[in-house]
Amino acid sequence: MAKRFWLVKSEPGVYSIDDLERDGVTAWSGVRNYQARNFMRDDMRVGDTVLFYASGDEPGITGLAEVCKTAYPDETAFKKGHESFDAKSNRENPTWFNVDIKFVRQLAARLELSTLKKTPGLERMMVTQKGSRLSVQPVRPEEWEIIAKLAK
DNA sequence: GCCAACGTTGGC
DNA sequence: GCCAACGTTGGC
Repeated sequence: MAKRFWLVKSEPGVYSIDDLERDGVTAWSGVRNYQARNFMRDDMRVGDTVLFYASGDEPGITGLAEVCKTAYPDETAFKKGHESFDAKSNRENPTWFNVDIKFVRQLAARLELSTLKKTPGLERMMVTQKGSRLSVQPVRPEEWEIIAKLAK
């Protein structure tokens, strides 16, 4: 399988690229959307590149990460009282999965959503579509090529 | 603060 | 199985 490219969203107040740099590796847990789960569980492989996207007041790509562990059951779903707890998931037949990602680098400057929207070739990116809420998204290789140039 | 988009829930 | 109501996301 050829290397793939992904985009994951996070609100900086919840988990930022600074947090990822500090942690080095983090479990991308707490995703409670089936489509996003399926991408993590079925398609993300070790070594895939991850664009780290910040939603909120200043939306844009803030850094790069890499998948460093393929999907395994999301522990936060089993923790009563945890905000991501899901009574419907259990260890025998888990509903939710997450991968681990590791910090690669921050971008020198945040690659703003407004820039992405204006850049030829990125019109089809999910993140540039109005109303796109998916928190784990595939990125096409040709889109990655464009973004890699912008992210120098 | 507003609102469009979208996913989920629940009544039928 | 349908679909209206509701809650959440997230850009503006």
